[in-house]
Amino acid sequence: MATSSAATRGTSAAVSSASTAAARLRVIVPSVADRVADELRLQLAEGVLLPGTRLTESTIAEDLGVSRNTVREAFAELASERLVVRHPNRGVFVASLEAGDIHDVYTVRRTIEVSAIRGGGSPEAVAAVRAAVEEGKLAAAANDDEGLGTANQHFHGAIVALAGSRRLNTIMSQVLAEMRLFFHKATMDAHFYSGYLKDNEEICEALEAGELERAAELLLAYLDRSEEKQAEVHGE
Amino acid sequence: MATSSAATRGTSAAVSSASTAAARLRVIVPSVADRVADELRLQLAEGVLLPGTRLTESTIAEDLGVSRNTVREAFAELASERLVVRHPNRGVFVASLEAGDIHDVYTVRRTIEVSAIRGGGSPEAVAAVRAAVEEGKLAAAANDDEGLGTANQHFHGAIVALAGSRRLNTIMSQVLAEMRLFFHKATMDAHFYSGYLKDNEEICEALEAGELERAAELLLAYLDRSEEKQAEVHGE
DNA sequence: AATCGAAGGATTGTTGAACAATCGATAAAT
DNA sequence: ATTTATCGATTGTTCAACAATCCTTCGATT
Repeated sequence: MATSSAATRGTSAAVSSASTAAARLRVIVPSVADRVADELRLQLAEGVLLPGTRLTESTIAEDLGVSRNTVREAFAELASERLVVRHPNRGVFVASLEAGDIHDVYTVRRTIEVSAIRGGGSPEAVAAVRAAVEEGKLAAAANDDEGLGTANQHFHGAIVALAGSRRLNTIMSQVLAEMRLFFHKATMDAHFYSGYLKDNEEICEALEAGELERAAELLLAYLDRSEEKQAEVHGE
Repeated sequence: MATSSAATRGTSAAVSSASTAAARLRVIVPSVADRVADELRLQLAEGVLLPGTRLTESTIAEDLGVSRNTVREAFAELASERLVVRHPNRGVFVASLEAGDIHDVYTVRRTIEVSAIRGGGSPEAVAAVRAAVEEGKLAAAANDDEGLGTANQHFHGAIVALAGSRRLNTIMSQVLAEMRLFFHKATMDAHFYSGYLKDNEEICEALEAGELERAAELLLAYLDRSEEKQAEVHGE
């Protein structure tokens, strides 16, 4: 519906450069609430805001120079992504994942990623997986730990993308965002990712060779090991 | 609505022994925004609000006797569930699923449900699946089409619950909520569900017998057929 | 001294009103 | 008929206020 109107306008106004330009120039200006959410998301990912931290509406509103109501909308967005938890009448807090949550997150990942890789996917999608692997190699060569981490996330994002489902993609991004919440505890350990690199390479090769079942098994083993490590670091 | 304060006051004064009782009696009073979202969700599921319908903030605020800001928060909640779509500066509209969306939704369902049933699940979880099947039989015996539909949704919810993952459960509820958006077009056709009943029974039996792979195959075939039918009804 | 209960302060939840920005449609002009 | 200008309606955002609720501190009671 919405996209059809834009399309029809584009075709009907083939001569008039104005309307097509307007349609093309249509810069998506994120709402203020969205930008607040983005900023908070960033601070959450960077570890500036640690799990359990309380987020006071008035403070954030003042800091970012926006209204309390707008902050409120941003909170709603973040809460829907589980990055933040609302305690009624008490405020919102940075979500802190407990042992059960870690297992739960990995359950979701196993379900989606393994299923996606079993499906194979288009050549371009496979190429994206390969690209993520190479990205990781480059980061490793440059001793860029941060880059290694994001490359790893790109890798798993690309695997989910094999399924070609918009919804699965957004679900995966949200899960990855959740994971970033407790990753920086382990991210200091450089060996954490170094081992993954070889795994990714192997999985990618199996995928490229069309050995989907083997790729799936490798991925599954990888996820199990990863969960174990996380539980260790986070463990009590 | 306005008497909610009296209710909370009554509970707080009811008991003298404080903390444990308070923790247990803690009646979850949904915020006004939540109740607005609930009401809209209901109307969406019932087909009162059809896909594409525009939801004007002021109108809804007036109708439900709440503030515009509160309606706005409810919209944010519904938008995060994809039940509603925001068009910047234009308003929110009831989401209308197009052909691609239907396929996408079924992709998510195949991924999650098949994976869940392959895992088997605890005896109680399996019992819940059986319960949903029986619920469907009862509804069929009573010629209760509405009941048949909800029983079917319980069935698939129970299947996902086999995985024992909170996150997968909520993902599934959201997907089911999305499907309800375009289901009432097909819901008139009583034969739509009648065929499913036997399928559910068969899948459940395989699950109870521990023949997980067969159960998974049956479920997969079921979902494929279901998607096909939906595409047909909705199709072009 | 320890427990319990009653103010006090702070923050959230919700409302209402205001205003600029933007969109859609209608009317005017070329 | 196409373009332009105008107008009305609606959204996006802010501000200010208030009740409800929570946490803490401080007394009071036993």
